[in-house]
Amino acid sequence: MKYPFEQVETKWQKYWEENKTYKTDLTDLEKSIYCLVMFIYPSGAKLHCGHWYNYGPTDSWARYKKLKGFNVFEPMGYDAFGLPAENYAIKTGIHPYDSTIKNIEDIRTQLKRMGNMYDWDAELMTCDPEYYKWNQWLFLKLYEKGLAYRKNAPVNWCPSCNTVLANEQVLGDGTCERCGTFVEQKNLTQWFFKITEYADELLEGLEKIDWPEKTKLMQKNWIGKSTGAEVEFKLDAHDESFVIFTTRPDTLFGATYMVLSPEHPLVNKITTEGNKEAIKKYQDEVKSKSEIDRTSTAKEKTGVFTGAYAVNPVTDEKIPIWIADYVLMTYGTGAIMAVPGQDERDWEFAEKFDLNIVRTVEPPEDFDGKAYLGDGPAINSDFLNGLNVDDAKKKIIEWLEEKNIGKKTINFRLRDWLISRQRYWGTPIPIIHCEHCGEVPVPEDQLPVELPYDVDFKHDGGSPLAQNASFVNVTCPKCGNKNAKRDVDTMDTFVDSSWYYLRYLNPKFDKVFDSNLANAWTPVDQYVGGAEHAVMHLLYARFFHKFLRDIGLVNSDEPFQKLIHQGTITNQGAKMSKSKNNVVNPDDFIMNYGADVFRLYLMFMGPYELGGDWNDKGIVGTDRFVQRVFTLFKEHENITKGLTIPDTFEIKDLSEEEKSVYRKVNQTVQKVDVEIDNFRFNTAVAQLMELLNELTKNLSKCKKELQAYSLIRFASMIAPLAPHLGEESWIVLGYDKPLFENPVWFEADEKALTVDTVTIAVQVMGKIRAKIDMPFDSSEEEVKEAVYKNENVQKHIDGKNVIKEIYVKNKIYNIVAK
RNA sequence: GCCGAAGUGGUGGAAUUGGUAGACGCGCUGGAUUCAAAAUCCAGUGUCCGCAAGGACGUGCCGGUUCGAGUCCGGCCUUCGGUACCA
Repeated sequence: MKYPFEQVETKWQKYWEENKTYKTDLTDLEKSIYCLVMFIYPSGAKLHCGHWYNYGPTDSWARYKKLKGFNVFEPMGYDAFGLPAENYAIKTGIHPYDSTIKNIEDIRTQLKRMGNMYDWDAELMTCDPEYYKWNQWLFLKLYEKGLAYRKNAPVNWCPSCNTVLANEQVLGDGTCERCGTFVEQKNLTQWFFKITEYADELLEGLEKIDWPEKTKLMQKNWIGKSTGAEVEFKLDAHDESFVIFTTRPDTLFGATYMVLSPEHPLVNKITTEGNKEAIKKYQDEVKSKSEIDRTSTAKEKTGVFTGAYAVNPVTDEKIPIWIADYVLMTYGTGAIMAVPGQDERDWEFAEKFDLNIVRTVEPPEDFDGKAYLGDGPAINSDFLNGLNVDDAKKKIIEWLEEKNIGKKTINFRLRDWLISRQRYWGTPIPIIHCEHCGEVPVPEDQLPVELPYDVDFKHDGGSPLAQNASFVNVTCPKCGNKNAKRDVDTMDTFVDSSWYYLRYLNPKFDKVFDSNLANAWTPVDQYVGGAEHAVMHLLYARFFHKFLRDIGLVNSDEPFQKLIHQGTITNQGAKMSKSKNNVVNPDDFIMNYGADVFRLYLMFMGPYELGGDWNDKGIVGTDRFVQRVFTLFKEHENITKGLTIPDTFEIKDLSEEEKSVYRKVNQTVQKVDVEIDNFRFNTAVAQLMELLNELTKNLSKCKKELQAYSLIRFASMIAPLAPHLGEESWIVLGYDKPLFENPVWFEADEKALTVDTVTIAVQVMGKIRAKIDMPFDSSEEEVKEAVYKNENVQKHIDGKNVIKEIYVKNKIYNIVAK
């Protein structure tokens, strides 16, 4: 009989939904596990293989925990705001709200067809006023604490998306993450969240969480903490000074010139008459250069002399001040002291423009390079001479602090999070601008500031909300001024995803989230999502969690205790995308093979964290497997009815075939447990296939009790991986109640794992010359006797002297002979 | 350039602490069943030599440590991610 997957899967999906099988009792905390998958972005496209690969195996892990008796919470929701819906609206005229709601409905249907154990009562979508109301509330809290502020800043502006992008959203080649257009710089007044306030803690916290090392390293580099000093340099001709940041204050004696960023405010002030023209020209060039040109490390250094000089505070020498685009206004103080002797970029620059080079750290004798970055004794440095780099740093900082011209400083690469977006489809910023009162927060009882439906989102730059007069014009809540205006920008959607895991716990709650539940259920035990979120989402969420802790809403430091990234499924080596026209549609496979087979195949393909290239050739293998499993169960229909199944068997009472079955069942029980727990689904499936092969061969030769014993274990183990098949098998075996309503998971019988005989490999000089079967745990003498009886072994040691023999119990006997 | 991960049969991939390389699946070959085919079942399948017993070679390349290396060490090559002058 062919496995009627369609009928079976529909039946169980209906049953689970009607009986709310997966509704989690959040008050039951005894063995609670929060298993979270990154929520779905409901763009126009349907669920693709990548979604399945993310959600299917994660659900299998959650189901495994459930069968082990844990109270598992696994929610799913919709990250519903964002640019693609709005761009789609501009193209088609379909309102983002309408298309998003429609997409969510389609996606929900598809998600349900997967048969995951989501708690649908916890479902949320971020474009719901009941959700984004709390984005606004959190914004106000951040504002209250001085962590949300507005400043005029050069921002990354995507001319195609008509919006500001966070640094994280600008790709390495200077293009927009979403549309690939080259990003420009533009000055705008923007809202920022002060994530830098938490820079140190975000760095230190990485040590406490169980995340992939690679991801932690990426965050570490992104935060980019560097310790150094700020040093004040006086100008030679003016009564002015400026401050630079350096990580190498010990090299101060080697500072032979200075470089200011072309945008540095001092540049125009200090440039001497004869150099003004050249400086102006260079500044213009830099401004018009695209980000990609400016930041290319490959290109030659450029720069212009200002004509002005600074005074090196330790040598009292006059040193020239240049401007160059390799010094960035956005990092440190926008000015550096150049030490060509110990810095490669400075060396290159000095060589090109014929500037003075002084080594202040003695390179090793065999060093033939240019700038020397390593450790060594200080030279040409007066009172620092002879000290190593660390000691010299300490001493010079003391000296600078004493003279009051410098101090120890820590700098971060991390910058504040720019959250303003000049777009429609997002959370309105809850601020009112009043000509008398300035920025006025919208009072809490007036939240949410609802996003109006009636808006011309086909704007040509600027915020679409600015076009809607009834939205914009309000009375100032503070002074009653009738000419106050709402802020017309919306928030970055990463705000939405920074705290959604807390809202899931009670999505209808009348406060931002239920703190009691949050403290009971977070940190999330297991978070699963794409590695592309390594710095943005995962850093912002950590920042939010720490802020929420500081205002007393959660009592933990980190949102996600354990993190796993699923690998990427490619097609012919390329990422699946509409533009490449290589998207594999799961629906065809679901129709032909069912959800279980498709999920099993994705898990069986290879290691979960590596992903892989899609190839549909192998899916017939998992289909055959499922067919054979079902046939096996059907052959033993109702076997458990009226039968007493023992927990263990006495091995001595079993026939050879029974022993073989008993051992394989228990080996599998042990292995599958460990493998699923560690997201190694491919080997778990392989192990179950091995068990099936064993059962096909020998189960009919076993007594009925052992048959039932084996089959109930098989059903329980296959259930997390192929849930519909698992439930069906359980019922076929004669049980009345579904497995996932009455979780069952088995422990291995340790005694069954032992073997009577082992095959020992016999090596002569490390090469295998024979394999002999020996009783388990045989002594060296016993094995030796058997080894020397072997003809082939004798042949290979004939005429040689045995120098040494090595015996590894139950594994190897190696003879070294010359 | 720098940082990270990975390179194993025709193919996707398995291999505790160094200890029988290639589990499991796909594909392929042969057989059973069938009027025939599909489906299913059984057997075989790293390469080369050999009728066989057996032997030689095999985990990207070169070298090393070891009785023994896919696994450890040194030096390369390739692919894929991340990053982009951070002073």
